[in-house]
Formats: sequence, C-alpha cells, structure tokens
Amino acid sequence: MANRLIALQTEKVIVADDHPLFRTAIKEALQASQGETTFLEANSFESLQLLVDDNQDVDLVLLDLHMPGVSGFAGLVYLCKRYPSVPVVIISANEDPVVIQRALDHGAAGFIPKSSDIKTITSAINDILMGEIWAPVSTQSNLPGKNVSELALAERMSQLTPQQFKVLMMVSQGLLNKQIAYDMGISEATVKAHVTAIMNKLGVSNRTQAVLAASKLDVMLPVA
Amino acid sequence: MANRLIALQTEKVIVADDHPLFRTAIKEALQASQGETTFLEANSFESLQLLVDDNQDVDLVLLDLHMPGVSGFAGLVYLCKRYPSVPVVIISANEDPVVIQRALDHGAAGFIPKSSDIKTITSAINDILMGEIWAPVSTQSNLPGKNVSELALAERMSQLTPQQFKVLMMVSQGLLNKQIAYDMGISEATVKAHVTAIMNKLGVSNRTQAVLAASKLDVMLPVA
DNA sequence: TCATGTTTTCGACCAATGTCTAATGGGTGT
DNA sequence: ACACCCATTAGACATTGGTCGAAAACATGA
Repeated sequence: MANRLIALQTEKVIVADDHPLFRTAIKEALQASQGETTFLEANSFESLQLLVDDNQDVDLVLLDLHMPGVSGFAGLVYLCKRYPSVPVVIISANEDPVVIQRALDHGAAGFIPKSSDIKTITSAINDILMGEIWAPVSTQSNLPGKNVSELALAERMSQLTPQQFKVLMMVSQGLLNKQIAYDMGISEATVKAHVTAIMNKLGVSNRTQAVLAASKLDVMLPVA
Repeated sequence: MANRLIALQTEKVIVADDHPLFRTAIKEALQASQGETTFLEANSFESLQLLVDDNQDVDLVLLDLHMPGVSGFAGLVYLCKRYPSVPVVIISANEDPVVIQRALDHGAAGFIPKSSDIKTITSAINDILMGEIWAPVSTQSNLPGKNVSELALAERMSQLTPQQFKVLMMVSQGLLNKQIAYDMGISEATVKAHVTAIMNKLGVSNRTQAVLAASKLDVMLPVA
C-alpha cells in the first residue's frame, strides 16, 4: 500500500450502488479526474460479494449504505472483516453525523455524502486511495461514546460465513426457511443448519432475536 | 421514439436535486439521448423558486423529494399550484407505491425512481416532455405484507386489541410464546390465538414479519 | 502428497409456531 | 329482557423451526 504513490494508473475500483445513473456518474467523474481506472459495478450485495471474491486485489470499494440484499451497516461490517486489506468507503445520501461516525467505527475507510460536489468526491477518493481516511469536516469526534453493545454485535456479525450472512439477510426479510432454501437452491435442512450457526454466533436463541440483532446495525432513516 | 426528433430542439429543463453528481449525471444522460437542451440546476428549493420565476417557459422540472428547504410533498404542491403549466416530475430514491401515488395525486407529471436504469430515465423524461404521465409499473399486491405502507400499517396496527398489542410487543422482543404466556398469566394456546389474530390484522404470515411490521412503525410500549 | 481445519451440505428427531373449531363472558342496541 | 358482536380463552392438530450428528467439499500449509 505504500508504493501507491507512484501507482496511480490502473486502479481497480468497485462501485456498489443500486442506482445505475449514480454508478455511471461516479465512473465518469473518476475517469476524468485521474488516469486509467478499472471499474466494476455491483447493483446488489450478492453481486458485490462475487466481485470482491474474484477481485481481491481491488483497490477500493464504494458502498452505498442502502442496497438490495443488505440492510444498513451489516454489509460494511461483513466486508471489512472478511477482506481487511480492501478499503471500503461508504457513499450515502444520509449525512447524519451519528451515521457517519458509526460507519467509521465499523471500519469504513471513509464516508462521502452524495451531496458533495464532484471535485470533493474525486479528491476524497484519491485521498483514500493514498491510504488516508476521509470524512466530511463536520464530524469531529466529540460525539456520544460508541455503543459498546453495537460494536460487540458487529464483532459477532463479522464471524458469519458468506452463506450464513446471506441467510441472515433473508431471514431478516421475514422469509420462511423453505423459501430461502428455494431461492438459494439448497435444502431446507441446510438452511436450518445455517440459521442455527447464525444464532450461535450472534448469541441468540431464535430467529426473531437474530432479526432484532441484525436490525440494530441498520440505519434508521426518517422518511417524511 | 423515432418521430420525436422533430420536437426536440431547445428544451429547457430544470434539475432540482441536492446531489451535484446526480445533477450532472442527469444532464449528461439527457444530452446524450437527445439534441439540444438547456439545463438549469438548483441545489435547494429556494434557488429552484428563483429559477422557475425567471424561466416560466421551462418545459420540465425534475424535483427530488428530499431537498434542503422543503419537506416531503410540500414543494411539489407549491410548484404545481403556482405554475400549473409547468410539468413537475419527482425523482426519488424512495420507491414506495404509496409515495408514488401520493406524488401523482399531488400533481406530479411523473415519478422516476433513482434506481431506474439510464435508458428508462431518459425515455421516461422524453415521454413526459411529449405530455404523457409516467410512473413505474406498479408492483401492486405481489408480496402481501412486504410493500405495505407505513400508513396502512398504522391503520392496521390500530385494529389490535390491548391484549394483542401487548403480545405483539413481547413478540417483538424475541420472546417465545411460552414465555409470553407465563408473563401474562395465560395459557400458551391463548398466546398463539393472539399471535394469529395479530398476523391477520397486520397482513403478514409469520411472527418475524409481524416484528418487522412493528419495527417499521417504531412502536414503543412501556415495559410492565 | 497428506493432514488439518473450515465451510457447506444433509437427514432424523424433537420443540416451537400457527390453524382450526368452539366455548365463555362482557358490552351494545332494540 | 333478548339478540348480537366480538374479545378472550382453550384443546387438538398440522406446519415450521431448531438441534444433533455427520458426511462431503474446500482451502491451507507441512
């Protein structure tokens, strides 16, 4: 990561956002601001998982907080734990300082509000590619202390295997084991085994509590 | 789409969104898909007001539902009432069918989800410029209990009897029927009957979905 | 190559959840 | 008083969820 200073060509970046227009905009903005960059796009968390698996040499992941397949910080926590060397930057329309702080606490290499202007975004991304951590200036850390239980929960959540994580996300949508098994193309017995493993790792004893645990890592957005 | 070429000169469009990257993306997408277009950008509702005042011959206003200076549908209502001849299209990350319907009810000439792909967005805008009303294909009543709006949920939640409400709150804490029965001094069978009634009234089919529904409304109950 | 640990998979067994039918009892209006 | 509605209660039964043990599939290094 140190020799990145001279390596500004051929960066490999993954943009994970369910808005095609936004993905394109980010792509063009970055390509205009710096030289050659390889772009990979994901419109769901599942496709993001596949992309990162196949491209572990990726230099940066730009992750929207709200994507089909994950809710809130769960995806961030999962990525940071499983691919510690891959910096993950949150790009979100949410600019709540508490949300920003929570994202950084959970391992994000940066937080870029979508309301930032293009120059700010591109220079922030460049800074992060150089190894820095970037966040909007407003968030100076005199915020209320991190929620210890939330971090403990994130720690437990990060122990989940890819399949277990996927199952947890589907359980969190209220799906039956049978439906999950069909969607994933595996047997119901396997789903049950995953659910049991999930509950053990999260320290809960039934699926409802597992959903509650996962929802604690969600971002609450007040929709008018 | 082919015979549209005649009428496409010098359209004047205002993009009102607090995300610069998004404004640019919309601009470039439209300029690529059709010929000459004059673009005006507003990053707040105040600047939008000024722009529309000075350009009452504008052909289209693209309005984000969430902008600094205006909350919810208020800006839409204001624009439609004050400039009845100017079509206003809502562009939002929110895709709730109820929100879409409310926007159209309030006079929007269209509703474009930000998750749409670029071609869909540009062709939708072109349709609207031709005088049509555009909205995404309504995914009505495919998934019972998933697209239930917050208002409908509140309505349904209000149907719950006191006992049912109490049971729902305990279910929402991850308690077993057995535990709930013990706490309330009733039989487990009774708890089950309550849970069944709750699920019917909320329009869901299992307790996990009931918990999700309750959490959407952020219902609080003082612990006994 | 082999050994080792992890992940994914599954069947069988038991516990929890949800459905159905029905009885009891408290209100309300006529 | 009566009839009626509906919340509340409950037992019998079907479905779903969760545990246990274990076999494959996979990765990783000696």
